[in-house]
Order: sequence, then C-alpha cells, then structure tokens
Amino acid sequence: MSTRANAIKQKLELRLKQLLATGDLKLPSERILSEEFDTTRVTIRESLRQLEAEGVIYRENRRGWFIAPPRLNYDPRVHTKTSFMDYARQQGFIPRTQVLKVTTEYADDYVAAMMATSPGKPLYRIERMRSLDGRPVLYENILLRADLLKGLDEKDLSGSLHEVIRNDFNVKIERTDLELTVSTLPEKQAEALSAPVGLSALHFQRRYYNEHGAVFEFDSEYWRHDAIAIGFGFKNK
Amino acid sequence: MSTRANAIKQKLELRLKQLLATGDLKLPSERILSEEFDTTRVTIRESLRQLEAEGVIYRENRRGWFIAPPRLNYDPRVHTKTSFMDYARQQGFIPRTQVLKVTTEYADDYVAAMMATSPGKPLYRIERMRSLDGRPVLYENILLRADLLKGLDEKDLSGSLHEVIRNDFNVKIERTDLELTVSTLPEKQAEALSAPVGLSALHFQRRYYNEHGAVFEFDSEYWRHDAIAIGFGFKNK
DNA sequence: CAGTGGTCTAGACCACGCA
DNA sequence: GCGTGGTCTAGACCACTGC
Repeated sequence: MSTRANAIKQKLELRLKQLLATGDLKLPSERILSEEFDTTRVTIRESLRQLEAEGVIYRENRRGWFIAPPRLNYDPRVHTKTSFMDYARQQGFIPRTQVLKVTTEYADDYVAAMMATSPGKPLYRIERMRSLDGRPVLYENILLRADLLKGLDEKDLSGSLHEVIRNDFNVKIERTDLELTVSTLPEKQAEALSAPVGLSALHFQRRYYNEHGAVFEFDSEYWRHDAIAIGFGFKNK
Repeated sequence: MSTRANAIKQKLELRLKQLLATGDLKLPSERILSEEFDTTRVTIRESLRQLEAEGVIYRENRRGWFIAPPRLNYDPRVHTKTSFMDYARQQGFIPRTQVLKVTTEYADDYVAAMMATSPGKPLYRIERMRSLDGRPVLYENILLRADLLKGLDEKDLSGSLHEVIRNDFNVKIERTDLELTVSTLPEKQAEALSAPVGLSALHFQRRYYNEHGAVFEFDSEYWRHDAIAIGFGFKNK
C-alpha cells in the first residue's frame, strides 16, 4: 500500500531500531512526529496504531508511546503445575500479582451452566491483576466452588492458586478445558491494566475438573495481546 | 467511558440485534450512521473499529460493514488427523481451499534454522487460502522438505495435506510444536484475504517432526482474528 | 503549568464495487 | 456514474502526567 500512513509506518520502524540501539524506549511525541513527517496527528496516530496492533509498540495513558518489551512465552498446559510467577521468573521477568477482590457469591444461571452445576451454589470470586516488570499484562476473574474449597478465601492468593489448592485442599486437578479467542479489553479490565479501552486482547476461558468430573473452577482471563506468545508441543497420536 | 464514540458503540450494538432479528447482516453506510447519530464519520468509524476488534462486525472492501458470522471452533492438536475441510463441515460451514502457489526453493539461513536443517536443502513452498461460506479466513504458507516428500508438489493439494502425506509418502507425523501470537495481517496476506491491511490476526507457526526427530514441515498461518475460537481439553499430569 | 495523548469536528479527495 | 469505504487535512478542546 502506498498510503501516507503506511510510508510513515516504515520510517517509524527505522526510527525504532535506532532508538533501541541507543537503549531509549520512548518515542517522540505525536506532535513532534507529525511535524517531522510533515503530516497531521491523525495520520501519525494511524501509523502508531498499526505498530501497536502488531505488538511492536504500546502506549501508557497520556504518557507516550514506548517500544514493546519481549513477550512472555506461555504453555497453557502447564498452568496447573507451574505458576505464572515461576515461568515469568524463568524468562527473566519480574512478575507481580495483585489481588483486587475476593468475594463470595451464588451462581446465577449463566455461571451455573458454565460450571455444570446448579444455580445458587456458593462461589468464591477472585479478581487479580498480574504484571511483568511493572507493566500490567493480565486480568484474571476466577470463580471457585466454595463448597469444595471451603476457606480458600482466607488464604494468601497473591502467589500460585493451584499450589494452594494442591497443598491445603483435598481437590485433585484432573482435567482442564480451554477456549481462546482474540477480542478486546472490556472497560473494567482495561482500566485495571491502565490500557486503552478496546485494546486487542487474548481472552482465555478455562474450566478445571476434579477427579469426579465436577467443575470446581471457572476462569476468565484477559491478556494484553502484545504481552504473550503461546507455545507448546505435543505428540500426534 | 462516556466518550461519544463509546455511547454510539452501545447504540450500534442495539441496532445490530435488530438487524440480526430481521436476518439482515449489512449495516447502514457510515454516512447514514453519522447523520443518524449526529456526528462525523471519524467518530462513527471509531465505534465501528471497536466492534470490529471485538469480532462482532467486519468489513468487506468498499462494500460495507457486516455482522460477523460465528467463529470456527478449532483444536490445534487434531490438525494432523482431522483436516480443515472436515471440521469446518462438521460445524456447518462450507469450506474451500484455494492453492495459490506451489514452488520449489532452497533453504536460506533463516528457514534452515527454523527447520533445524542446513541451508540449501530443497523445499516445496505451498501457499493456500481457505474460506468459510465464501469468506476468506486463513492464509497458509507451508514449507516442506522436498527430499523427504519427493513429488508432493504434483499431488492434489486442495484438500488435506496430511492425508496426502500419510497415504502417499513414507513419513510419519510424530510430533508437532506450535507458537501462537496475536498480530496483524501483513500486506500480502491481507490482500489475499481481501481484508483491510493491518487487521488483527492470529499467527500460527508450526513445526512437524517425523519419527526420526527431523522437521519435515514448517508452517506460517494467518487467521482473521474474528474467524476462529481455539478450544481444547487435556488431562493434568 | 506545560506537555502529553484522547477525542472530536467539518470538511475534502480518492479508489473501488456495483448496477 | 453513483455510493461505498479509505485516507487525509487543519484545526479544536479536554483530561491527565510530571515537573
């Protein structure tokens, strides 16, 4: 494409390499860029949006545009064994988990259907935000069967949840199923991650089954699209 | 958020429900919408972009905006056993595969590294485009070791590639590894899918190993972000 | 308080799809 | 040839960050 925005995008890519070489991770302001490339902010922003969608740069609210850090490599299948904290550290990140909310509630029709249980069942709801090197990347919404995990809400939930479940409860994590779609950060999640509303996101939904085939946990997770690379290998049967 | 674009987005969502109820999948034109909501096209387009990023609507080049069809449910692990054609049909879609290009080439340094082989190895390159109900959703770039699959380039490649490999060649598909990121459609891929350049996309990279541990195939796939939901289950060890 | 991105206006011209 | 989205201009004001 020979659009203005696209030509600028390519020049910006060169600029990014130069910046990286000098160790500078911050881009010049949109106004400066629009002067430099002799165009308007609208067009500059179009180019920046493209690079953002590719995961090359990202913005911090009203602070500016920055070069995106490397993605966290993530194997969804080890989720029950290795915690976010562990594999983030293994990859050289400094991870942090912030518990935003722990509440008790009762399953409504939707949740009951998703968890294959009956409406009215008591549930714990845990909302957490996780960051890498100080950058918020993940918002988790976790629903747990309170009858199977009584007292979980009083444990320390800022580390690995499944470690707590394995060590302190009589629940075996037997099976998981997972659904993954590309969507956007909903309003609440965007705010929690101080990310722009509508930023592209990876949405995970997970169900965990115990050894009796009951769903004891149902998660909804939103990752910044640029923070994660999913990778795994398997044998073909 | 109480932005104009966001308020319009919510009204648009209502409109979409009404359209769906009448079976109409096409939205009114941007100019009509901007009059109806008493704003400019820029703002309307911002709202439409949001809905596009969520996967609710999509556009066809200069034809207009449409309500997005349901996503194809996809288990990346059955890829070698069940073909795109089969599982698409199982879900009620009419799938089509179009072979765009079949060429022979020799591994450069990058490809040699990715395939854990040496530069200069002969390779087949296959480029295919796949659609659901007439809507292009997937662009595939497949590299295959020509020395292990001699003559593959003369087979019918418009169906299941792995069926051909299983039936006509002495190669066992033993292991797969997979990397998945959210990015955008590069120019060539966007054009082939007649999608807007820079549309959000799921990028798959796959390596297939034979029984001797050699990589005989290396794929790069781009899916429209709104066309696919990845789902699978597994036992926790 | 100055500088930043976030949002919005009111136009314009162009390239392409379609009849 | 008309209507569509695609792109771009040249402004404006606002909300927030950081000094």
